[in-house]
Amino acid sequence: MSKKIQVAIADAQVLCRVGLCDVLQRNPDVDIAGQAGNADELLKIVEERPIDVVVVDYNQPDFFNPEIVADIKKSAPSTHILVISSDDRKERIYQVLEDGVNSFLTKQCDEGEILDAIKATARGDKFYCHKILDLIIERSFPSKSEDCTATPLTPREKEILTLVAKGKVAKEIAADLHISPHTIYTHRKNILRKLNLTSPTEMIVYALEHGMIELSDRS
Amino acid sequence: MSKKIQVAIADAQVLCRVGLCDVLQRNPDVDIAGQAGNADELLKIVEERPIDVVVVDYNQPDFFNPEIVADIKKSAPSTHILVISSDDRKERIYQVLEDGVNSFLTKQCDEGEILDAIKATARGDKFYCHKILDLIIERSFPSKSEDCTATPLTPREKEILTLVAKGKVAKEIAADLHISPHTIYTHRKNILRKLNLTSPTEMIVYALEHGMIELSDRS
DNA sequence: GCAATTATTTGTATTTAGTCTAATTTAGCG
DNA sequence: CGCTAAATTAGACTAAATACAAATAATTGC
Repeated sequence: MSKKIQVAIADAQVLCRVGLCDVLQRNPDVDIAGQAGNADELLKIVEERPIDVVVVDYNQPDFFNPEIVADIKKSAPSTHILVISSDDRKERIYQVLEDGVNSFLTKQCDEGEILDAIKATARGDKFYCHKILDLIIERSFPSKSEDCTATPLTPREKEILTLVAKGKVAKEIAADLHISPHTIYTHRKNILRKLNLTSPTEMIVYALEHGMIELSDRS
Repeated sequence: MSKKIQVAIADAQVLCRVGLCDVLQRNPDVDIAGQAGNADELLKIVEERPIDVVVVDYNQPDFFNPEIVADIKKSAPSTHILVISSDDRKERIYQVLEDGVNSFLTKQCDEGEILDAIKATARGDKFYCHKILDLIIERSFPSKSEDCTATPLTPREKEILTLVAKGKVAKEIAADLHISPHTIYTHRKNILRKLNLTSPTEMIVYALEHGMIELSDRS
């Protein structure tokens, strides 16, 4: 008798939890060991009992955020993580992939992909849906793809852009990074040139659209 | 023998459709008459057979958008509409409510509310979850509520704020409005003071959150 | 290892943007 | 009519940003 795959479902929306439950149980080897509507509930579950796979949407402010991946790995290092999220911010997706999630699906995926993904993830394999694979390939072979969606910015420039977009002025950024304000000016000028922007405001919009910063709170 | 409530589920995400299916079928009077993953599929369903209630998330670009409400009413005027969406833009929510949806839930709602809502909607009644009711009340009695969500800005200040948030600098705005740049500075300063903001960045965030401007495109 | 390129950093002189203070004009209201 | 809020503006001053020029530091490709 092989032990069933112990799965924890973590999603702030009850509808998605119900949907996941329904879909996952079409695999008779899967045992839904727990459901969580927020990060605290999830961490309690993975600390209390052995979980093979956590299915989680990390992109639900106030309930789950990207740090949940590291938290799970800390609380239960042997647990595999399957993300099912509709995050559309490339940078954040890359970050989460680097943080070590095993598999990544979007919420546009169908039952078949979800069932395949849960099997692969339970085995410790990786599983990515097409949209995510496209992103990974785009990042790995930036020159191959014809579009220029990959930011041509250097790491330092991205760092500066993020801070500028957060509303900090050059002097503050300079103080933060312990460099001269002039350096900030130069970087900012280069960023504007590279991105074909004209005003700092457009930088904010750019940063927002690329997930480099976030709107703080939305009522 | 009373006829069952004929329900069509319209959501681009298969997970949500499955979840809705599961939840709705806990009411034995409900008959899932069809499921649609995009607007065309949905319209085909409501044109082909009599649907009592359409459960739809209008906020899924490329699949469903707010115009779906009017389209449904045109194709099947007697169909009641229950929105389950996680739209967070007040102005759009107000618009959809005006377009004549019967009921409005968010995706944060639980099974109980969904089941109550489907019953009420099938009867032709209205059903709004707390978040939406709060919005309606806030709009109906703007002065009554103690919070200051209603912008204390003068019309001119709103105008300036919009232009600033669009990325125009003071001089451009001044040229547009045929007034002195100093006027813009003064207005901007007053806006920041009234809204308790410190940087132009926060003005953009504020404008975005209040639907005064929109991000152009997101890939 | 060296040349070439790119990334990162800085300074000086100059220009522009923005703040502070204060004041004027306009329009609505009891 | 006097009162108040809104809208407008100027002058003096300060901070921010740019143009320009260039020095290091790190990477890449022979």
